[in-house]
Amino acid sequence: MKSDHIPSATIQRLAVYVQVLGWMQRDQVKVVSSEALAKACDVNPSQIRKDLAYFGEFGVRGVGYYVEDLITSIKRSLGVDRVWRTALVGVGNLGRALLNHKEFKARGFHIVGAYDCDPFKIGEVISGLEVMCTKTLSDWVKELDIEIGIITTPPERAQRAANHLIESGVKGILNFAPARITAPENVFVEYVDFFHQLYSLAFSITLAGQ
Amino acid sequence: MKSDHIPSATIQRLAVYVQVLGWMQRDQVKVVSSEALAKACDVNPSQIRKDLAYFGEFGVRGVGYYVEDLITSIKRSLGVDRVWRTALVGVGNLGRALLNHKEFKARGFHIVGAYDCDPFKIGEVISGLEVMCTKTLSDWVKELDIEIGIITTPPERAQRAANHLIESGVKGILNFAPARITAPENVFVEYVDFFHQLYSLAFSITLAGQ
DNA sequence: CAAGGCAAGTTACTAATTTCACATACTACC
DNA sequence: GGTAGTATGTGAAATTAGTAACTTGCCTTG
Repeated sequence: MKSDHIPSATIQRLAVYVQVLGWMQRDQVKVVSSEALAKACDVNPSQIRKDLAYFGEFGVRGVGYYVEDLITSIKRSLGVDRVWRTALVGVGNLGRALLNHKEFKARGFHIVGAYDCDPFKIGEVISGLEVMCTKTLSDWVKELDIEIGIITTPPERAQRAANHLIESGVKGILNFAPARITAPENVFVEYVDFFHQLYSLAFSITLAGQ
Repeated sequence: MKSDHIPSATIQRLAVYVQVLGWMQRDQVKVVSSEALAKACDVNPSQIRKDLAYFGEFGVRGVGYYVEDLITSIKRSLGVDRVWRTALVGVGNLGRALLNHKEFKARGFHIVGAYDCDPFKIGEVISGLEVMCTKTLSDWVKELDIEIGIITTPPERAQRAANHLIESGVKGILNFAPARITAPENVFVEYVDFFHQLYSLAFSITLAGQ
């Protein structure tokens, strides 16, 4: 198939597939059918086949998918078969937790810069990384070849952090701050706010209770 | 309109509307049109009107929506116009960060119980809350009238934590652990994993670079 | 007090996503 | 080496979501 436009829902699901396939690999599973994977991911089997078809033919008819190969193929398709260099802005509670989060390195996202505008935090070393002044960000982003910025500032400073990152030529931003960010359309912004999911839960529960 | 089945995409958007309306309220904006709100939320104006129409008529024709009233109406529609009592299982880095997160209380989600199975952590007080043994969870959940469980354990202990919560009659689970959870269908599970969004970013950037 | 402007609510349409069903191709076994 | 079984890949059908166009009703102004 190898289509040009791929729905973002597909991308989200592919991320799930990779995760679930990873657990299967750890459990020594060598081959998996779309049906088995579908059950594990709680989606429709055709959905999986179609999602994969956007990128190529990864399975063997009559057999299924080789787990290891499929992981490799999906990761390559998503562009996560390499290291992404990131910088984090805003060393508060959340920022610290993320800096200490081992999973980042494990999944290929290396945090190579930590920034804050609070003079008391500058110079502090967290998880082997020295906190730098946000004003010097653009110098470092270029030098360190950073492509993704992570914003963990308070909401009122999110846009300023974003501006610094955009100015420095970052291509994507993951924003944890509860604030909308304006960015040129060649800079991709993703919002993380688990309260939206809590709202979903609250709604589902409320609805079910009637 | 007042339809019965509401798409989950609508719920997600309503959560965004509430957030953006909150900022407008702070900026002393009294009335907003679907067009203005749409611009701020980066969606289509008809989309907003349609999303709201699922729940009732909240606007005034020829005028727009009264910001304060609309916030109230959406919150009531979503079921977040009240306090939700939650319990957190897994007092690691992330668990601690969430326990210290003031926004929970601000948004009406009160964390009234913290649990861990590590004896060294039991008894510790975080943000005014004493960490309890996970095994005693079911007694407390019933006593404290907890409806939502938050899982921040390592992945291998996520299902066990979920089982404890389900057994205690929790109606919804917000799972931060990178693990799929099986639950009866009357218990709603939402997954939080910002790596999926990082994958999306990586994909978008990769695609744009070609 | 009437008429016009304006924005919500609604209906009709278009586009997209998901599901289904079948043909294809591979493996294994006889 | 052929045949049966099985699970993929795919095109078409069904469903769902999103957009645009229209109607309704409120507010303001002359």
